[in-house]
Formats: sequence, structure tokens, C-alpha cells
Amino acid sequence: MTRINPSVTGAASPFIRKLEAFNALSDEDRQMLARISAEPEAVAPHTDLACEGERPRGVYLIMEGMACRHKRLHDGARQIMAYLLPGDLCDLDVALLTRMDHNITTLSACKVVRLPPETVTDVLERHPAVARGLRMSTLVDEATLREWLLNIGRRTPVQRLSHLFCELFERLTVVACVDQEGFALPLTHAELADTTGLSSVHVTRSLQELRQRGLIDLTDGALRILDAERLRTLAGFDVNYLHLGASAAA
Amino acid sequence: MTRINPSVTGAASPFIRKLEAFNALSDEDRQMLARISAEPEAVAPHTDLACEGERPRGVYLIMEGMACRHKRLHDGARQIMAYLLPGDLCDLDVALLTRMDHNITTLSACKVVRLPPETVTDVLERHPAVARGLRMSTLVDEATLREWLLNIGRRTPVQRLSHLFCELFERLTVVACVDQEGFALPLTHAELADTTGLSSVHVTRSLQELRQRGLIDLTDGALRILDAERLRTLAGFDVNYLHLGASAAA
DNA sequence: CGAACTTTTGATATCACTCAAGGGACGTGG
DNA sequence: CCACGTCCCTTGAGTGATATCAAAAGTTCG
Repeated sequence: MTRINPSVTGAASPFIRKLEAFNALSDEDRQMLARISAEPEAVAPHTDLACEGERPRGVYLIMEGMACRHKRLHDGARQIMAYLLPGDLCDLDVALLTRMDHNITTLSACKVVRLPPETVTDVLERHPAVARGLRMSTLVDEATLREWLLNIGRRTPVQRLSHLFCELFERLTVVACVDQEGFALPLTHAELADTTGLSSVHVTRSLQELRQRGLIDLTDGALRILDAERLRTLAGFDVNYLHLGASAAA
Repeated sequence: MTRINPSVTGAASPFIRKLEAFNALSDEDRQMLARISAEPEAVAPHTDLACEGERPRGVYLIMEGMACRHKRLHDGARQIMAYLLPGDLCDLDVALLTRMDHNITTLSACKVVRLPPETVTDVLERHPAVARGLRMSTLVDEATLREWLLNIGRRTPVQRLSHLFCELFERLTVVACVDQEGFALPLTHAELADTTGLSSVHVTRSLQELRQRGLIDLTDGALRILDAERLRTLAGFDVNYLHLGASAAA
């Protein structure tokens, strides 16, 4: 489940992998990125990294585990609005805002780096290739949010879950967090429900349907996709919105 | 709050008004903005400005009317993912991408400026106050998308419409498109349905309920909010996510 | 071993969709 | 000026999907 990290700066960190999916980096870029993400902090599951109403405390870089953005209604209902996976940087320009408008919370145990705003500014100014990757990454975050809106607004429950799984598979593959066993999915049905706009009971039933159709195997917090092609068709999944390897370099 | 701009260029354009809601601008900034948006092009209703799959053709600035981002499923179902209102700039960094992942289409007759990517780069480099406003504006677009996800995922149909109306009221107020008559809402029930994840029949019924409760008056394409306080309470509307006048200047 | 949490299953209720038909507004062409 | 078509809104009826409620079984952890 938890990936073994073979060497200090040897295997590329998820952050570097992700940026390289968008844009070629120089050795110097990679070294700089390895340096700023060298000492991640361990964070327990279900810990808030940032809370609605607070002033943002910096920019978070997820190195391991899974976190989410979410927001609550007064009656306690919750909506998860993004998953933050290894290699994801949250809120590049967040320092411009005075108060968070949503929460960021770990879902599983995580390793996280908090970058001070000055570091971010510095990277943006001095490392154009990295800056470009970070900007693209932000565009993809927005495209993902739009796809989630389509998912919840116009797809059936089974399709919503299927689509989510297709997306996670693609995103986790980029950062080398998928193997023959599939990938870690440390989420309860209630969390999947808060992601897809369903009730947790209905998530249970929809997952059963996906299992019965032979599309997925979800056991012990690991998801294996058994028939990717059929799952994609069912979900109406088109990978384009993730813009992988789609740098617009002339 | 809204500054009356008596200057030579006449009433401030919505674009300038919007940026000034985030950040003070110099006279020179304003002149530059007035210059680049001086000759908007008239676009008929229901015209595509950009289509999924195409290479982006530049950055659009809405000067008048209403447009939207949307995406379709294979079965024809549609989800509208954002409204573009006067003063809105779409896709600041879009030149980084090779293909659009959604469509941009006018809803009403519009006046639009298409800015070439070079102009945008130039503005970002030479006008820091404007650049800052544009970056904040992008953050707010993302926050709005998150709020829409919460809206569709966890609110009732009546709340979804109420929340949408509260949001439009705030955003249109910033750009001085609201008066005692309320504001123009040139949308069919089908379009409201595609926005809120409902069927058009159910939009009709939900609007009836809002009318019967004395909260809104929607006639002839104009929406007047009759009891803003009760509408906000019903919707669970918290304006914070729009980050108006919330520049983080130290 | 017990407590808390999660998943599963069944039963029921309700909300929102679909289908269908009628009426109004608008525009066009005879 | 009227006839007609089209589009949109409205309303009614019926159905189906998904929520809710409730309880049992499984899991994890101290």
C-alpha cells in the first residue's frame, strides 16, 4: 500500500514526476525541487491543514497519502471538492487571499511539505520551466473541478464512482502510485458519498454493482480496476481534461 | 464602495470595475485597460467562442451580456460549469494548453474582446497591480466552481436556484449591472436546469416556489430579488467565497 | 473483550424525473 | 392582418431512483 521510497533523491519524487508529465525539467530544476521538498512532515489522518475563515498559512505540497478540499453546510452535510494526491501542490497563488473559503484535510496519513510564500515566489521567478508546469497544473485542477461538476450534475451514481476511479487511476499512474495490485483508496463509503453527492448507503449499493459487473475489486483499502476499457466506457471517461503530456510548446 | 469614475473614458468598463473590487489601480493601469478593451465585437446569442478539442484561440473578455462554460455527455446531457459576466476574463493562462477541454458559448447577445496571448503576457509583466487582480480573479473563479459543486452536490433544488441568484446578484453588482429593476437573467429554464443539475420541469416548479414565498420576481428575463435576507438564509449563501474587496495587501 | 466505526442489507418514503398535453409569446410568410 | 410554426413555460399524472431509517454483521483498535 504505502510505497517504498528507494533512495533519498534517487527515484523522482511525486512532485517532480507530476511536473515532468507537463513539461521537461532541467537537472537544476529537479535538484531545486528535491531540495525544497526534502523534509516532509508526517500528518495524521483526518487532520486539518487549513480551515475555512483562516488566513492561509502557506502552500502545501503532498508527498504521500491523500488529502481533500471540502466544505460543509450548516446542517453538517459535506461536499468534497478535490482530492490532493502525491505530487499535488495546493493553492499556488493563495497568498493573495486573506481567508480560506474551504477546508483542506488529510484523508489518510500523509507526508506534507509546507512551503512559505517567498519560496513559491522565488521558484516562479527563477525557474520558468517549473513555473510553467505549476501554472499548467493549476489549469488542470480547474478542469478537474469542472469535470467533477459534470460528474455530479449529469451522471448516474454508478457512473460517478466509475469516473472518479478512472481519474484517480490516471493521476496516480503519473506519480507512480499504481502497481499490479491497483492503488490505495483509503476512503470510507461516507467519504465517497461526500465526493459524489450521494448517500453512503447508495455508495455501497453502487460499488456492489461495479463489483458484480466485474469492473473493479475494492478490498482492504486497495482498488484494482479489472476492466479499464469497460469502466471508461461506462463512466464516459475522456482523459483529455487532465492534459497529460500536452504541453503547448510550439 | 463602487467608485464613480468621472474620467475621460466615460463610465468605467466592467473589466476595470471588477479588477478594482480586488485591488486599487493607477490611472495608467486604467488607461491601458480601457485601451485594450476599446473595440469589443458583437456576438449573437448561442454562438460558440471556443469548442472542446480545439486549440485555444486567445483569451476572451466579456464586456456585455452573458456567456457560459459547458460540457456535454454523449447522450446530449449538458452541464454548465460557469457563467461569464461583464468584466470576466476567461482563461488567463489558457495559452499553455493545446486543446480546450470544454466549450465557451454565449447565452445572450454579447460584446466581447479577444485578447491575443502576447497582450496578456505583456499586461502580466508590465502592470503588477493588474496582474495581481487577474490572479485573484482566477482564484475566485476556482472558488466559485467549488461553491457550485457544493450547490449541486448537497443543496436542494430550491436552494440551488436561490444560491445561484444570490451569487449573480453579488457579481453583477460589482460591475454595476444591477439597478432597482434587479438584473437581466436571459436564461431559459432548460439553461438553469443545466446549471443546477435539475430537469427543466423541476426548475419551473422550484421557481414557482420561490415566487410564492415572495422571494423573487422573475419576469421578462429580469430577476428582482424581493427579500435578499431571506433568500440568502434559505440558500445558505455566504459571500466570502467571492473574496470581494479582500485584497491581502499587508 | 468491548467500544466505536464501517459495511451491508432490508423496508419504506419521497423527491425529482419522464412523459404528455395545453397555452402563451414571438416571428415569419402568405 | 391572420395563419402557422417554433420555442418556451406550465401543469398534471405516473414512475422510478435515491434518500432515509433501522438493524445486523463485520472490522479495528485499545
